[in-house]
Amino acid sequence: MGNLGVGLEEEADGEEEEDAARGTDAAREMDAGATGGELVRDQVVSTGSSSSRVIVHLDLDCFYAQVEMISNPELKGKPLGVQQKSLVVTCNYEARKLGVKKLMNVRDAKEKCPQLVLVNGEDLTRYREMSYKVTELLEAFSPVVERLGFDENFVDLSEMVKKRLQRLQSDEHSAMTVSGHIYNNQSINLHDILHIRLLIGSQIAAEMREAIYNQLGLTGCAGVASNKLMAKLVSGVFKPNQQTVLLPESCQDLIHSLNHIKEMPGIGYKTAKRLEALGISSVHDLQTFSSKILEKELGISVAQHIQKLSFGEDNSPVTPSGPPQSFSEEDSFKKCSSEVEAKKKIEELLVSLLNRVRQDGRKPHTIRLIIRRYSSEKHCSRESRQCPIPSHVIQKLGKGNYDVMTPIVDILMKLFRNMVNVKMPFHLTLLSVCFCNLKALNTNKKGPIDYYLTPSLSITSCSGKRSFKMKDTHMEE
DNA sequence: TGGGGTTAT
DNA sequence: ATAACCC
Repeated sequence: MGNLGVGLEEEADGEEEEDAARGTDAAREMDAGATGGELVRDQVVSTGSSSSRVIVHLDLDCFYAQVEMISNPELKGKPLGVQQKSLVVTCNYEARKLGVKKLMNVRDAKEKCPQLVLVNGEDLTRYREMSYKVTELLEAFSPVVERLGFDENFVDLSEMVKKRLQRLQSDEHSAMTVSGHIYNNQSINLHDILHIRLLIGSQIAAEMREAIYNQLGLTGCAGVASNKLMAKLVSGVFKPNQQTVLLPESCQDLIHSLNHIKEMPGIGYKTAKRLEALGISSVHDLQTFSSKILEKELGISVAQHIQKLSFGEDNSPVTPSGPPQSFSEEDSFKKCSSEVEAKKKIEELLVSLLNRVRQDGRKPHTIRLIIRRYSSEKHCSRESRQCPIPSHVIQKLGKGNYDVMTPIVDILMKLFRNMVNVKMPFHLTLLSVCFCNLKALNTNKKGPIDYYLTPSLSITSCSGKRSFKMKDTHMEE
């Protein structure tokens, strides 16, 4: 927390040419590297014999605040908070130094820091766009990029490291150096191939951060380790705008540096509560707890998964995220208690969503309405109803000429009345609309199958299929 | 407590 | 359709 931003900003001045060259080098290398692995069902299967991976986790610094400072450079140097409703959802480091925390109430934040400048961050458009620019930049290094939220990405560097290693003579290993910090200040063993591979990973991570800064103006942290869990944990060790590599010998130290199991990614609020009820609060508690009893309490799947996590074991692959699987827009409010009011809010959400769907180009085949009902204190649970989008409506989605709003609003209001008895008093605090089940437009290149999937011919075949597998609620009149 | 996202059941 | 997880 007390760390000052060092590194990228200072390096950027003197090394611009060299960095640009590095960036293109990396991109070219990756193009060649694409033949080194086979793409099988959305999962890249490494052709290497080694099962040891090199993973990087990249985490942008206070992302929304950075985007706002790029949009309005006058905000730079001032304590800045990004506000959604009554919350400061994130803030820059100037504000953090003055005591503002993430997800702090606006009142508390202003009290702590009266000079705090607030900008509204309820419209995520610019954040989302910048977020995908970062992911795309990383994909130019290696196609295996997994997004986590808008501000984090994992990249599997194993293939890239392998290629760089092949170019090195073994006597050149002795000239290898790390980029950034080494967790625990652990000594490097240049005769240890795992160390060498992770060092190369740290150099690639530095190139990635440099490219993100030079091309997009964003700073962030990186962590390099042999799996996603440890890469994520180690990326946060030196905090703004720095990077850290974890060598295998320090893995247990890092995992035990967590003060509570809730800090373990993958152990959320619910599981942490249940574990606490079993007297498990530290990583060590979880490591040494009876597997049998844990399986009985949490189910075999969760139990085995989190107990592996407690040892720092995580064999989950870096799964390429690709384009989003859903688009949604939501709005929360104090009170919505009439159907007319709900319809207006739904229409607002829909306008933005239709723009996004049009830009994306793919067609959603399912629509969902989500509500949150007012409840005094309980854990705010949501309810949803979804249905297929009629094919004649799907057709209209791309072109702005036709009124596609009306039929979709009609569908959404039917879903609404299916959930909410409008003849009885109600009190909602959130409405959300989601488009999902996105399908690519048919390029119709060739092949007999394409014939059946052609949009103009899909009415009969689709409705036929649907009557068999209709999991969505039927919305007939 | 916001405005998003994902996967598993 | 919900519940869990992530940010």
